[in-house]
Amino acid sequence: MTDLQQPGFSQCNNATLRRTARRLGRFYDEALAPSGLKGTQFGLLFQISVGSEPAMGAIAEALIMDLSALGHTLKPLVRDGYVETFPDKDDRRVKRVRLTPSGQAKLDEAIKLWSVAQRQFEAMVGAERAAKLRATLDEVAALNLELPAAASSG
Amino acid sequence: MTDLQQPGFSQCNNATLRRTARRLGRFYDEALAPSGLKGTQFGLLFQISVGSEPAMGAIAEALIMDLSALGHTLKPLVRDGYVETFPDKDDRRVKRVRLTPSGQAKLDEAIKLWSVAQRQFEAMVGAERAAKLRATLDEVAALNLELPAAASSG
DNA sequence: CGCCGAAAGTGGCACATGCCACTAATTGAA
DNA sequence: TTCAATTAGTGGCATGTGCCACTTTCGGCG
Repeated sequence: MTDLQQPGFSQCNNATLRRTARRLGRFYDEALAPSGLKGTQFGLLFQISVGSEPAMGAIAEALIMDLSALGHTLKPLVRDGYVETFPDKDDRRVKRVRLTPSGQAKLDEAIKLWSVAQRQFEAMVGAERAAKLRATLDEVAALNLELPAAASSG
Repeated sequence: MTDLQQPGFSQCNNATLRRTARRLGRFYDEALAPSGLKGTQFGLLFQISVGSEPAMGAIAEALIMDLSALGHTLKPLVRDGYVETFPDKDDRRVKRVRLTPSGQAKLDEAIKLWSVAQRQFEAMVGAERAAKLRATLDEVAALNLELPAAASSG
């Protein structure tokens, strides 16, 4: 047996997922490189663009991302002028986010690059299977996962 | 066609994958928390344990991880005494890695915690489906993804 | 043997993420 | 109205990941 990462190097669902995410992330990043955006930034810009000046909390929830992590991730995009924030009219705690014209243009540019990677991926995997995989992943992401209450002492 | 976000908030395979990875990562991290290890560290320790004093390059390849990223990820584990490195006997460029007794003990401890999360996940998704999902993810990770050579100038 | 190019790691830099402690603004109740 | 609890974000800290520029070794050639 030639060791190495046998079929399914690990039974761990989490490890397998992360491993594939690294692989795919590099591929999409490579495709997006000419735009200067990373895959994560592209996804974030896209999410903002489809929302109606979403609040940070709403974005974080949609992306299943920690709110503070979102704040950090947003910084480079604000710095580069792709995104701007402003306080909600009725609740000053709420910070809303929108694309700047420059950000919209950058997103349009990135979408073209993204499409190449997306098509390539679907050509390899099959659009049908890719859709099914995304559906499964969305389903998993929506699970109400909870650790069994550790029966303390009982 | 109005759809767009919600159901499958994005058509992007990469974004969907990362999103689910964040979700699952938090779940496994929560389960592993008592051990002080993160899901990534657990996966790394495990990978090292199943290898024969693997070289860094071999680990990076198995995990589809950038070699320098692996180096960074390894640091906390070395610092905490779970892992140690040593030069290969025949090739001084190669750095090999192994668990320390403390690291093996920590891994054993973590495996118990991991099992809880793993079982819980499989109970929700179904062991069969989970296995199929991992197989699909492994398959995707193994794809020889390449951007179509941008036909520059005619 | 001496040189060149490939291979394996390292370090620095930037961004991705999460948790925790803290601040500010709101809401609900006495 | 006033104060406790809640909600939305921020900042700091630690780790995860990748890319790039280097440095050290190896291996192959002339």
